[in-house]
Amino acid sequence: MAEVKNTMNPVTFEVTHVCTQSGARTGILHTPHGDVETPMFMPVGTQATVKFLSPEELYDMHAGVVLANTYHLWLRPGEDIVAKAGGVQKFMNYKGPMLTDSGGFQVFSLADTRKIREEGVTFKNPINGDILFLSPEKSIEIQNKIGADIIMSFDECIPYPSERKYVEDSMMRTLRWAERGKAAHTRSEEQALFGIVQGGDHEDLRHYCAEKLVEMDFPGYAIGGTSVGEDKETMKRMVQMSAEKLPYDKPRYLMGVGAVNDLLEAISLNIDMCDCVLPTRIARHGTLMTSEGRINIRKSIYREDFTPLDPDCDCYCCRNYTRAYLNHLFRCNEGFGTRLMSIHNVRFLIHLMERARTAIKENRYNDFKAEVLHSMKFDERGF
RNA sequence: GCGGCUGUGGUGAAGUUGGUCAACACACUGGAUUGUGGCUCCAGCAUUCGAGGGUUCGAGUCCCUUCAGCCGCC
Repeated sequence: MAEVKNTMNPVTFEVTHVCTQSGARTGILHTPHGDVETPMFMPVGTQATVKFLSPEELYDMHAGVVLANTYHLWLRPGEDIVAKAGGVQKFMNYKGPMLTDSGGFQVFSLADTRKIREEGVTFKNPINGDILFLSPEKSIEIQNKIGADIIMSFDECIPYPSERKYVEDSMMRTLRWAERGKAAHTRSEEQALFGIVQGGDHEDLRHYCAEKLVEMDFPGYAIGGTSVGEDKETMKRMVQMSAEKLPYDKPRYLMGVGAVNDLLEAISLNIDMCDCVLPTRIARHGTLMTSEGRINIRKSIYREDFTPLDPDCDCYCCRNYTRAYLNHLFRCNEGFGTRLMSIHNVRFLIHLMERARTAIKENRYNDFKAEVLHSMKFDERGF
Protein backbone atom coordinates (compact mmCIF):
# COMPACT_ATOMS: atom_id res chain seq x y z
CA MET A 1 0.00 0.00 0.00
CA ALA A 2 2.77 2.35 0.92
CA GLU A 3 4.28 1.89 -2.53
CA VAL A 4 1.10 3.09 -4.14
CA LYS A 5 1.18 6.27 -2.09
CA ASN A 6 4.81 6.89 -2.99
CA THR A 7 4.04 6.99 -6.65
CA MET A 8 1.31 9.58 -6.19
CA ASN A 9 1.85 13.21 -6.83
CA PRO A 10 1.50 15.32 -3.70
CA VAL A 11 -0.26 18.00 -5.73
CA THR A 12 -2.95 17.12 -8.26
CA PHE A 13 -5.32 19.15 -10.34
CA GLU A 14 -8.78 18.64 -11.75
CA VAL A 15 -10.75 20.85 -14.07
CA THR A 16 -14.24 21.27 -12.62
CA HIS A 17 -15.99 23.46 -15.17
CA VAL A 18 -15.41 25.08 -18.53
CA CYS A 19 -17.30 28.27 -19.30
CA THR A 20 -19.35 27.84 -22.45
CA GLN A 21 -19.17 31.55 -23.18
CA SER A 22 -15.40 32.01 -22.89
CA GLY A 23 -13.63 28.67 -22.58
CA ALA A 24 -12.20 29.79 -19.23
CA ARG A 25 -12.01 27.07 -16.63
CA THR A 26 -12.36 26.46 -12.93
CA GLY A 27 -10.50 23.74 -11.11
CA ILE A 28 -9.35 22.38 -7.81
CA LEU A 29 -5.75 22.08 -6.78
CA HIS A 30 -5.32 19.31 -4.20
CA THR A 31 -2.33 19.87 -1.92
CA PRO A 32 -1.02 18.35 1.31
CA HIS A 33 -2.31 21.45 3.07
CA GLY A 34 -5.79 21.40 1.64
CA ASP A 35 -7.70 21.96 -1.58
CA VAL A 36 -7.87 25.34 -3.26
CA GLU A 37 -10.07 26.48 -6.10
CA THR A 38 -8.70 27.94 -9.29
CA PRO A 39 -8.26 30.32 -10.95
CA MET A 40 -6.63 31.89 -7.95
CA PHE A 41 -4.41 34.73 -6.91
CA MET A 42 -1.50 33.96 -4.60
CA PRO A 43 -0.13 36.68 -2.31
CA VAL A 44 3.64 36.92 -1.99
CA GLY A 45 5.36 36.56 1.36
CA THR A 46 8.99 36.72 0.36
CA GLN A 47 10.53 36.49 3.81
CA ALA A 48 7.96 34.03 5.14
CA THR A 49 5.57 36.89 5.77
CA VAL A 50 3.18 38.79 3.55
CA LYS A 51 4.25 42.23 4.64
CA PHE A 52 1.93 43.63 7.32
CA LEU A 53 -0.53 40.71 7.26
CA SER A 54 -0.68 37.89 9.75
CA PRO A 55 -0.87 34.34 8.39
CA GLU A 56 -4.14 33.90 10.31
CA GLU A 57 -5.65 36.88 8.51
CA LEU A 58 -4.52 35.46 5.19
CA TYR A 59 -6.11 32.14 5.97
CA ASP A 60 -9.34 33.79 7.07
CA MET A 61 -9.55 35.84 3.87
CA HIS A 62 -9.17 32.60 1.88
CA ALA A 63 -5.76 33.46 0.52
CA GLY A 64 -5.19 29.87 -0.58
CA VAL A 65 -1.61 29.39 -1.67
CA VAL A 66 0.95 31.82 -0.24
CA LEU A 67 4.42 32.29 -1.71
CA ALA A 68 7.78 32.51 -0.03
CA ASN A 69 11.18 32.98 -1.61
CA THR A 70 14.03 30.52 -1.66
CA TYR A 71 16.71 33.12 -2.15
CA HIS A 72 15.64 35.24 0.80
CA LEU A 73 15.06 32.38 3.24
CA TRP A 74 18.37 30.86 2.22
CA LEU A 75 20.15 34.06 3.29
CA ARG A 76 17.98 34.63 6.36
CA PRO A 77 17.35 32.73 8.54
CA GLY A 78 18.84 29.86 6.51
CA GLU A 79 16.98 26.80 5.25
CA ASP A 80 18.20 24.60 8.10
CA ILE A 81 16.44 26.78 10.66
CA VAL A 82 13.23 26.64 8.64
CA ALA A 83 13.61 22.86 8.44
CA LYS A 84 14.18 22.63 12.20
CA ALA A 85 10.99 24.63 12.71
CA GLY A 86 9.20 21.86 10.84
CA GLY A 87 8.99 23.58 7.47
CA VAL A 88 7.89 27.01 6.39
CA GLN A 89 4.20 26.45 7.18
CA LYS A 90 4.96 25.56 10.79
CA PHE A 91 7.61 28.25 11.00
CA MET A 92 5.20 31.05 10.07
CA ASN A 93 2.01 29.32 11.26
CA TYR A 94 0.23 29.38 7.92
CA LYS A 95 -2.26 26.56 7.73
CA GLY A 96 -2.86 26.63 3.98
CA PRO A 97 -0.69 25.52 1.07
CA MET A 98 2.54 27.30 0.20
CA LEU A 99 4.83 27.67 -2.78
CA THR A 100 8.44 28.74 -2.95
CA ASP A 101 9.93 30.56 -5.89
CA SER A 102 13.29 29.14 -6.84
CA GLY A 103 15.41 32.26 -6.63
CA GLY A 104 15.49 32.41 -10.41
CA PHE A 105 13.77 35.77 -10.49
CA GLN A 106 16.45 37.19 -8.22
CA VAL A 107 18.98 36.35 -10.93
CA PHE A 108 17.06 38.85 -13.00
CA SER A 109 16.18 41.44 -10.37
CA LEU A 110 19.68 41.53 -8.87
CA ALA A 111 21.28 41.71 -12.31
CA ASP A 112 23.92 44.20 -11.21
CA THR A 113 25.76 41.71 -9.07
CA ARG A 114 25.33 38.36 -10.77
CA LYS A 115 27.26 36.10 -13.09
CA ILE A 116 25.40 33.34 -14.92
CA ARG A 117 27.22 30.20 -16.01
CA GLU A 118 26.16 26.68 -16.95
CA GLU A 119 26.74 25.41 -13.41
CA GLY A 120 24.69 28.14 -11.82
CA VAL A 121 24.70 31.76 -10.78
CA THR A 122 27.15 33.71 -8.68
CA PHE A 123 25.54 36.44 -6.59
CA LYS A 124 26.83 39.10 -4.34
CA ASN A 125 24.92 39.00 -1.07
CA PRO A 126 23.44 42.49 -0.77
CA ILE A 127 23.34 42.13 3.02
CA ASN A 128 27.05 41.66 3.66
CA GLY A 129 28.79 41.48 0.27
CA ASP A 130 29.55 37.74 0.45
CA ILE A 131 29.90 35.93 -2.84
CA LEU A 132 27.18 33.28 -3.07
CA PHE A 133 26.50 30.54 -5.56
CA LEU A 134 23.07 29.21 -6.46
CA SER A 135 22.55 26.28 -8.81
CA PRO A 136 19.53 24.19 -9.82
CA GLU A 137 20.61 21.48 -7.37
CA LYS A 138 21.21 23.97 -4.58
CA SER A 139 17.88 25.71 -5.16
CA ILE A 140 15.97 22.43 -5.01
CA GLU A 141 17.92 21.29 -1.96
CA ILE A 142 16.98 24.53 -0.16
CA GLN A 143 13.37 24.25 -1.28
CA ASN A 144 13.24 20.66 -0.06
CA LYS A 145 14.28 21.91 3.37
CA ILE A 146 11.91 24.88 3.36
CA GLY A 147 9.17 22.36 2.67
CA ALA A 148 6.49 24.20 0.68
CA ASP A 149 3.80 22.15 -1.10
CA ILE A 150 4.86 23.46 -4.49
CA ILE A 151 8.45 24.25 -5.42
CA MET A 152 9.75 25.86 -8.58
CA SER A 153 12.42 24.97 -11.07
CA PHE A 154 15.49 27.21 -11.06
CA ASP A 155 15.27 29.30 -14.21
CA GLU A 156 16.62 32.45 -15.73
CA CYS A 157 14.17 35.30 -16.26
CA ILE A 158 15.62 37.47 -19.00
CA PRO A 159 14.79 41.10 -19.67
CA TYR A 160 12.63 42.25 -22.57
CA PRO A 161 13.68 42.83 -25.22
CA SER A 162 16.72 40.56 -25.53
CA GLU A 163 18.72 39.33 -28.51
CA ARG A 164 17.20 36.19 -29.96
CA LYS A 165 20.46 34.33 -29.59
CA TYR A 166 20.55 35.12 -25.90
CA VAL A 167 16.89 34.21 -25.43
CA GLU A 168 17.53 30.84 -27.07
CA ASP A 169 20.74 30.09 -25.17
CA SER A 170 19.12 31.10 -21.92
CA MET A 171 16.01 29.02 -22.55
CA MET A 172 18.09 25.95 -23.45
CA ARG A 173 20.07 26.42 -20.26
CA THR A 174 16.84 26.81 -18.27
CA LEU A 175 15.72 23.46 -19.73
CA ARG A 176 18.96 21.80 -18.67
CA TRP A 177 18.54 23.37 -15.25
CA ALA A 178 14.98 21.98 -15.07
CA GLU A 179 16.31 18.49 -15.75
CA ARG A 180 19.04 18.85 -13.14
CA GLY A 181 16.57 20.23 -10.61
CA LYS A 182 14.17 17.38 -11.18
CA ALA A 183 16.96 14.85 -10.65
CA ALA A 184 17.97 16.60 -7.43
CA HIS A 185 14.45 16.66 -6.03
CA THR A 186 14.44 14.29 -3.05
CA ARG A 187 10.95 14.88 -1.63
CA SER A 188 8.69 14.34 -4.63
CA GLU A 189 6.19 12.47 -2.44
CA GLU A 190 5.59 15.60 -0.38
CA GLN A 191 6.44 18.48 -2.68
CA ALA A 192 5.42 19.07 -6.29
CA LEU A 193 8.09 20.55 -8.57
CA PHE A 194 6.78 22.80 -11.35
CA GLY A 195 8.69 23.49 -14.58
CA ILE A 196 8.92 27.00 -16.03
CA VAL A 197 8.45 27.90 -19.70
CA GLN A 198 10.78 30.59 -21.03
CA GLY A 199 11.62 31.66 -24.57
CA GLY A 200 10.88 35.38 -24.66
CA ASP A 201 8.41 36.42 -27.34
CA HIS A 202 9.52 33.81 -29.90
CA GLU A 203 6.88 31.28 -30.76
CA ASP A 204 9.26 28.48 -31.74
CA LEU A 205 11.25 28.90 -28.54
CA ARG A 206 8.17 28.99 -26.30
CA HIS A 207 6.80 25.91 -28.07
CA TYR A 208 10.07 24.04 -27.85
CA CYS A 209 10.54 24.88 -24.20
CA ALA A 210 6.99 23.82 -23.28
CA GLU A 211 7.27 20.55 -25.23
CA LYS A 212 10.56 19.62 -23.63
CA LEU A 213 9.20 20.36 -20.17
CA VAL A 214 6.13 18.24 -20.85
CA GLU A 215 8.41 15.38 -21.87
CA MET A 216 10.00 15.68 -18.44
CA ASP A 217 6.50 15.34 -16.98
CA PHE A 218 5.99 17.91 -14.24
CA PRO A 219 2.86 18.01 -12.06
CA GLY A 220 2.37 21.65 -13.05
CA TYR A 221 3.82 24.24 -15.39
CA ALA A 222 4.63 27.88 -14.96
CA ILE A 223 4.99 30.58 -17.56
CA GLY A 224 7.89 32.88 -16.80
CA GLY A 225 9.55 35.86 -18.38
CA THR A 226 6.47 38.06 -18.55
CA SER A 227 5.68 41.34 -16.81
CA VAL A 228 9.21 42.48 -17.43
CA GLY A 229 8.45 45.61 -19.42
CA GLU A 230 6.85 44.20 -22.56
CA ASP A 231 3.59 45.60 -23.93
CA LYS A 232 0.23 43.97 -23.28
CA GLU A 233 -0.09 42.34 -26.69
CA THR A 234 3.36 40.78 -26.41
CA MET A 235 2.56 39.51 -22.96
CA LYS A 236 -0.65 37.95 -24.19
CA ARG A 237 1.18 36.27 -27.07
CA MET A 238 3.87 34.91 -24.77
CA VAL A 239 1.23 33.39 -22.51
CA GLN A 240 -0.70 31.92 -25.45
CA MET A 241 2.38 30.48 -27.12
CA SER A 242 3.47 28.85 -23.89
CA ALA A 243 0.05 27.56 -22.88
CA GLU A 244 -0.92 25.95 -26.17
CA LYS A 245 1.76 23.27 -25.77
CA LEU A 246 0.94 22.47 -22.16
CA PRO A 247 -1.30 19.56 -21.16
CA TYR A 248 -4.84 20.71 -20.51
CA ASP A 249 -5.21 18.68 -17.33
CA LYS A 250 -2.22 20.18 -15.53
CA PRO A 251 -2.24 23.48 -13.61
CA ARG A 252 -0.78 26.52 -15.37
CA TYR A 253 0.86 29.18 -13.30
CA LEU A 254 1.54 32.63 -14.77
CA MET A 255 4.32 34.13 -12.70
CA GLY A 256 4.41 37.70 -11.49
CA VAL A 257 1.06 38.95 -12.73
CA GLY A 258 -1.29 40.85 -10.45
CA ALA A 259 -2.89 43.82 -12.21
CA VAL A 260 -6.65 43.36 -12.45
CA ASN A 261 -6.84 43.55 -16.24
CA ASP A 262 -3.89 41.18 -16.59
CA LEU A 263 -5.48 38.66 -14.25
CA LEU A 264 -8.79 38.72 -16.09
CA GLU A 265 -7.05 38.22 -19.42
CA ALA A 266 -4.92 35.41 -17.98
CA ILE A 267 -8.08 33.60 -16.89
CA SER A 268 -9.39 33.86 -20.45
CA LEU A 269 -6.19 32.14 -21.56
CA ASN A 270 -6.77 29.21 -19.16
CA ILE A 271 -4.29 30.29 -16.55
CA ASP A 272 -5.07 28.76 -13.16
CA MET A 273 -2.63 30.46 -10.81
CA CYS A 274 -1.04 33.90 -10.58
CA ASP A 275 1.11 35.54 -7.97
CA CYS A 276 2.23 39.11 -7.58
CA VAL A 277 3.68 41.61 -5.15
CA LEU A 278 1.61 44.34 -6.76
CA PRO A 279 -1.31 44.50 -4.27
CA THR A 280 0.95 44.68 -1.24
CA ARG A 281 3.55 46.94 -2.78
CA ILE A 282 1.16 49.55 -4.11
CA ALA A 283 -0.78 49.44 -0.82
CA ARG A 284 2.37 50.52 0.98
CA HIS A 285 2.57 53.47 -1.39
CA GLY A 286 -1.06 54.44 -0.90
CA THR A 287 -2.59 53.02 -4.09
CA LEU A 288 -5.69 50.92 -3.67
CA MET A 289 -7.71 48.74 -6.00
CA THR A 290 -11.44 49.38 -5.80
CA SER A 291 -14.46 48.35 -7.82
CA GLU A 292 -14.30 51.79 -9.44
CA GLY A 293 -10.62 51.58 -10.32
CA ARG A 294 -7.36 52.48 -8.66
CA ILE A 295 -7.26 55.37 -6.23
CA ASN A 296 -4.46 57.03 -4.32
CA ILE A 297 -5.59 57.50 -0.74
CA ARG A 298 -3.12 60.35 -0.20
CA LYS A 299 -5.23 62.76 -2.25
CA SER A 300 -6.89 65.59 -0.41
CA ILE A 301 -10.32 64.72 -1.85
CA TYR A 302 -10.37 61.83 0.64
CA ARG A 303 -9.66 64.02 3.67
CA GLU A 304 -13.34 64.33 4.54
CA ASP A 305 -14.59 61.24 2.75
CA PHE A 306 -16.26 59.24 5.50
CA THR A 307 -17.32 56.39 3.22
CA PRO A 308 -15.69 52.95 3.10
CA LEU A 309 -12.76 52.48 0.74
CA ASP A 310 -14.87 50.15 -1.39
CA PRO A 311 -18.50 49.54 -0.42
CA ASP A 312 -18.49 46.35 -2.49
CA CYS A 313 -15.57 44.86 -0.54
CA ASP A 314 -16.02 42.58 2.45
CA CYS A 315 -12.54 43.01 3.92
CA TYR A 316 -11.74 44.02 7.49
CA CYS A 317 -10.66 47.49 6.35
CA CYS A 318 -13.77 48.24 4.32
CA ARG A 319 -16.11 46.88 6.99
CA ASN A 320 -14.67 49.09 9.73
CA TYR A 321 -12.87 52.18 8.45
CA THR A 322 -13.33 55.21 6.21
CA ARG A 323 -11.30 56.76 3.41
CA ALA A 324 -10.78 59.82 5.60
CA TYR A 325 -9.20 57.68 8.31
CA LEU A 326 -6.97 55.90 5.79
CA ASN A 327 -5.98 59.28 4.32
CA HIS A 328 -5.05 60.47 7.79
CA LEU A 329 -3.05 57.35 8.65
CA PHE A 330 -1.21 57.44 5.34
CA ARG A 331 -0.27 61.10 5.68
CA CYS A 332 1.01 60.41 9.17
CA ASN A 333 2.94 57.42 7.89
CA GLU A 334 1.29 55.18 10.45
CA GLY A 335 1.86 51.46 10.12
CA PHE A 336 -1.76 50.63 10.86
CA GLY A 337 -2.78 52.40 7.66
CA THR A 338 -0.30 50.35 5.68
CA ARG A 339 -1.73 47.24 7.30
CA LEU A 340 -5.34 48.13 6.52
CA MET A 341 -4.53 48.99 2.91
CA SER A 342 -2.51 45.79 2.43
CA ILE A 343 -5.39 43.76 3.85
CA HIS A 344 -7.75 45.44 1.42
CA ASN A 345 -5.69 45.03 -1.75
CA VAL A 346 -4.99 41.37 -1.08
CA ARG A 347 -8.59 40.59 -0.23
CA PHE A 348 -9.73 42.59 -3.25
CA LEU A 349 -7.84 40.31 -5.64
CA ILE A 350 -8.89 37.15 -3.84
CA HIS A 351 -12.49 38.34 -3.98
CA LEU A 352 -12.09 39.20 -7.66
CA MET A 353 -11.00 35.62 -8.34
CA GLU A 354 -13.94 34.25 -6.35
CA ARG A 355 -16.29 36.30 -8.49
CA ALA A 356 -14.49 35.16 -11.64
CA ARG A 357 -14.93 31.52 -10.65
CA THR A 358 -18.62 32.06 -10.05
CA ALA A 359 -18.95 33.74 -13.45
CA ILE A 360 -17.16 30.84 -15.14
CA LYS A 361 -19.43 28.31 -13.46
CA GLU A 362 -22.43 30.33 -14.65
CA ASN A 363 -21.03 30.46 -18.20
CA ARG A 364 -20.86 34.26 -18.31
CA TYR A 365 -17.17 34.95 -17.87
CA ASN A 366 -16.85 37.26 -20.89
CA ASP A 367 -19.69 39.41 -19.56
CA PHE A 368 -18.14 39.48 -16.12
CA LYS A 369 -14.73 40.49 -17.48
CA ALA A 370 -16.21 43.28 -19.56
CA GLU A 371 -18.22 44.59 -16.62
CA VAL A 372 -15.23 44.67 -14.29
CA LEU A 373 -12.95 46.32 -16.85
CA HIS A 374 -15.62 48.92 -17.53
CA SER A 375 -16.39 49.73 -13.91
CA MET A 376 -12.69 49.88 -13.07
CA LYS A 377 -12.14 52.24 -16.02
CA PHE A 378 -9.63 50.06 -17.84
CA ASP A 379 -9.24 50.37 -21.58
CA GLU A 380 -11.73 48.16 -23.39
CA ARG A 381 -8.93 45.79 -24.37
CA GLY A 382 -7.07 45.31 -21.12
CA PHE A 383 -3.91 43.25 -20.89
C1' G B 1 8.34 109.29 22.18
C1' C B 2 13.62 107.42 21.47
C1' G B 3 17.18 103.42 20.26
C1' G B 4 18.25 98.43 18.36
C1' C B 5 17.04 93.93 15.67
C1' U B 6 14.04 91.42 12.05
C1' G B 7 10.72 91.18 7.65
C1' U B 8 12.34 85.95 1.20
C1' G B 9 6.74 80.49 -1.28
C1' G B 10 1.94 76.94 2.96
C1' U B 11 6.25 76.17 6.76
C1' G B 12 11.63 76.25 8.26
C1' A B 13 14.83 78.86 5.81
C1' A B 14 19.86 79.67 2.13
C1' G B 15 21.26 83.85 -0.48
C1' U B 16 26.90 90.88 0.83
C1' U B 17 33.09 93.22 -2.98
C1' G B 18 24.94 94.14 -6.26
C1' G B 19 25.48 90.28 -12.23
C1' U B 20 21.93 84.47 -16.06
C1' C B 21 17.01 80.06 -14.12
C1' A B 22 15.97 82.77 -5.96
C1' A B 23 19.54 76.82 -2.90
C1' C B 24 17.82 73.01 0.22
C1' A B 25 14.20 70.56 3.29
C1' C B 26 9.23 69.69 4.75
C1' A B 27 4.29 70.35 3.20
C1' C B 28 1.19 70.39 -1.03
C1' U B 29 -0.40 68.57 -6.29
C1' G B 30 0.01 64.78 -10.09
C1' G B 31 2.12 60.07 -11.81
C1' A B 32 4.61 55.31 -11.26
C1' U B 33 4.88 50.44 -8.89
C1' U B 34 3.52 43.14 -11.94
C1' G B 35 7.93 35.24 -9.64
C1' U B 36 9.31 42.23 -3.21
C1' G B 37 14.87 44.28 1.18
C1' G B 38 7.81 48.53 3.85
C1' C B 39 8.07 53.95 5.05
C1' U B 40 10.29 54.20 -2.50
C1' C B 41 10.91 56.53 -7.27
C1' C B 42 9.64 60.46 -11.00
C1' A B 43 7.50 65.18 -12.01
C1' G B 44 5.26 69.95 -10.66
C1' C B 45 5.07 73.81 -7.08
C1' A B 46 7.95 82.03 -5.19
C1' U B 47 7.91 86.22 -13.01
C1' U B 48 9.38 87.15 -7.10
C1' C B 49 12.19 88.60 -2.02
C1' G B 50 6.66 93.41 3.77
C1' A B 51 4.99 98.18 0.75
C1' G B 52 6.47 102.50 -2.17
C1' G B 53 10.30 105.31 -4.37
C1' G B 54 15.61 106.09 -5.70
C1' U B 55 20.88 104.90 -7.36
C1' U B 56 22.76 101.52 -11.33
C1' C B 57 23.61 98.67 -17.76
C1' G B 58 21.85 95.44 -13.65
C1' A B 59 19.14 95.32 -6.59
C1' G B 60 16.56 90.08 -2.38
C1' U B 61 21.41 92.31 -1.82
C1' C B 62 23.05 99.84 -1.61
C1' C B 63 20.04 104.62 -0.22
C1' C B 64 15.30 107.11 1.35
C1' U B 65 10.24 106.82 3.04
C1' U B 66 6.59 103.85 5.07
C1' C B 67 4.23 99.56 7.43
C1' A B 68 4.51 95.26 10.69
C1' G B 69 6.74 92.18 14.61
C1' C B 70 10.21 91.56 18.65
C1' C B 71 13.59 93.67 22.39
C1' G B 72 15.42 97.72 25.37
C1' C B 73 14.98 102.81 27.42
C1' C B 74 11.92 107.03 28.85
